[in-house]
Amino acid sequence: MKRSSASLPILTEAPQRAERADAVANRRRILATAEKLFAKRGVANVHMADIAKAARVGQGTLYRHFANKGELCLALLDAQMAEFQDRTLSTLREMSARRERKLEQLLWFLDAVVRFNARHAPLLCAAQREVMVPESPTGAPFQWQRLTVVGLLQGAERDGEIEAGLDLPAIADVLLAPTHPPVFNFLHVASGYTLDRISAAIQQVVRGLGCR
Amino acid sequence: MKRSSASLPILTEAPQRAERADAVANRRRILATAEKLFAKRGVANVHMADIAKAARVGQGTLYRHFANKGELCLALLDAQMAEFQDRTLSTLREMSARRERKLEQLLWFLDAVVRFNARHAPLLCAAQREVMVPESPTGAPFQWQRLTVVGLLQGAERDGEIEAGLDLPAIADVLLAPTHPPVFNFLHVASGYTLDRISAAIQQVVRGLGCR
DNA sequence: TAATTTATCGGACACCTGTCCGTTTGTCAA
DNA sequence: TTGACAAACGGACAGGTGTCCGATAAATTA
Repeated sequence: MKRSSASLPILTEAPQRAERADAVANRRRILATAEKLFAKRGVANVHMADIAKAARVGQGTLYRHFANKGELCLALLDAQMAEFQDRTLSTLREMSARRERKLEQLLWFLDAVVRFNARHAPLLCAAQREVMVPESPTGAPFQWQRLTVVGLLQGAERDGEIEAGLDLPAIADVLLAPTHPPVFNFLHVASGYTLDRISAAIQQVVRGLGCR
Repeated sequence: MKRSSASLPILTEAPQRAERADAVANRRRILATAEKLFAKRGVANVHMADIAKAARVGQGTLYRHFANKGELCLALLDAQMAEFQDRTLSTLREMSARRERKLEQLLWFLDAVVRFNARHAPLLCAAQREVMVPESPTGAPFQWQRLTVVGLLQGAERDGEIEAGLDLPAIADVLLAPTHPPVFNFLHVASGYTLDRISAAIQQVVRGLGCR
């Protein structure tokens, strides 16, 4: 069963017909219904059959639109994630224009990521498998975050803020590791860390990278 | 349904009878059967009903011994984990006796953790939920690793190897974050990092903490 | 407007995890 | 050895995720 998708047409195939109106409407209604049920009962307590029933669609229809609950949760996060991306990249551009140090930008950015993840923890938790598959059909939703961290580290290297020759892509992944949904929730919920404490610890580690 | 458990008797309860011989034998057979099936087909492809059937026990019996597949996988790792713990703590004691710097010990330790996790990735993956619940009845299997990292960081602080006043417990969790099963597998399998590269990146971050 | 094509539908079904409770059996005491 | 107790058993069953495919209906063409 193929997923509905926003992928570009492949050049060797005939042009694809626009999505049917009923499918568009069903998808919208599914998302709206899920959002309402999640708000009312919590993401983990709402099952896919509940959503299908409440949205008045069949299970096959629900799964045709969303491969699994995680994908549905990511779809629910689409707007917030796009807005978060725009806002943070815009802020980083302003910080650059003000000639703020790259490491300061990085510190700000990682703090913003921690707070975004905390605000959306239930959905991110439900979506954790999808989040962690970079080659998934929906693309890795957080790949831009990694690219941003790599870019800032490269800038910091260029500006002499950190030592040259480090493996910056891998370091970026190490720094982002605590923000991954399962680990983040382990730290925040199970281990009882406050957001500030998680963020501060990551910042202490980042500051350690700086040349002194 | 209560789990069989090696927990100490609670003082307010009557002394508990030893586990029945048939239960002991069943538990052993379940573990041996699971290990064989996992080796043959891969952890993810073997289901609990498969194990029960092959071990010639009922599903109720299987779940009486192990709350879920994760707990069964952790039980399979018991011997290796105990041995890994003994060996690494012993090596760290030797390094201390040789007056090796605490950060060097930490680097060695984190590398050992990465390699242990890689070697046991399928079981750890299946057990990820159990691994990440510090208050679980089986105790957090990797709590000793965290305590070790905290201890080494405190030693490094005391010896002036790292700056004073950092939040060492939280930093320990940040440093260990990339070794958590889901993140580790994301880096190793999905992102294609080699073990050496993951380990080296963590080490670069740790070195950054050092005073220069 | 009717016929054709095919995207999309939905609900019966498969599969896996995990539960429940009547039955069996290991262990101990008499 | 027998009886009592309760630990342990197992398989029918429940519940949730996800699949499958014949039926329906949106969209296009004649």
